[in-house]
Amino acid sequence: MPELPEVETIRRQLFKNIVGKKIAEVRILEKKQFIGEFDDIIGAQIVNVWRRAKLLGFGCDNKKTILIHLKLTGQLVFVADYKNAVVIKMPRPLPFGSDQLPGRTTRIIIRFADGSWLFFNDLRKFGWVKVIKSQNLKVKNLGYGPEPLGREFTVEYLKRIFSKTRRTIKIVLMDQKKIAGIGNIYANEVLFEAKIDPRRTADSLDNSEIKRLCQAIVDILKEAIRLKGTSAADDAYVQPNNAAPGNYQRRLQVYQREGKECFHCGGEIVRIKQGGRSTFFCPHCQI
DNA sequence: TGATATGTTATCTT
DNA sequence: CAAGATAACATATC
Repeated sequence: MPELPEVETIRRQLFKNIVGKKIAEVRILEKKQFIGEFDDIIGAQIVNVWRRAKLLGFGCDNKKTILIHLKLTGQLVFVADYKNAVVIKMPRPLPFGSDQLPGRTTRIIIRFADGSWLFFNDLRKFGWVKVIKSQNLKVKNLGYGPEPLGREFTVEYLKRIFSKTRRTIKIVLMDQKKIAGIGNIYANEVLFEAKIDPRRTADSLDNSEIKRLCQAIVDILKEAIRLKGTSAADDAYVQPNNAAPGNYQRRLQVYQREGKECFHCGGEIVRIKQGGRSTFFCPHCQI
């Protein structure tokens, strides 16, 4: 699923590919996934591509911003040289049989003035593209907690928020209002790295455990970005510039490894439910 | 056929 | 009233 490392990979590749380009046309194939006036961005030039938590923003030169949330199955694929043909073949098949663009799951298409294209695919239609006035961004601050790779993210900050809640640590890690960008994959992975049982309440962690967890979050997110994200089983995530999967799935220690051997102790990885979502962990290693 | 997958938000419960 | 828990969203796969 697109979490912080996947969305950051998308941001970096799109930044290289679309900054400076002028939007020539917007094709909306699924009305409810486009919010705002598409007319507002026709002729606009992209001047920036930024990320906050799992949200992407394209700053435009006309004081409008295009916000994109991929939710569970959203994909962005950039195509540099697609000459008005109806379909093209991608170098490798995209998940869910969308190996053509536009495909069965294509919802919104942006054509740039230089003839390049950006395809927004989304099997389950939870994601969206929204056009807003850029000034409205500053007012709201988007309601997210600190970026884990930013300056405000410290052991002291974690101590403060953890001490105030009796929710389980796994649930708190995924709370975007507390920490921005961690989803189910990386919540599971960082808890394994820090050797903490996901069922523990956040306020039960001692100082050395919080320190380990803080370090694990930073280390794992950095490594996942370096490897261009995780394309897990049944995951729609691909890199936008070549539609290739990420590489961090090879590093996964617990996520989607139910019944398999723990790489550390050889014990069995188990799966439980927390907040209606799967949690994977090693009961022997994670205390 | 019914359980399962997940990010976010609205709504319900404690 | 706030914190926390859960349903809803859409759709495919096993």
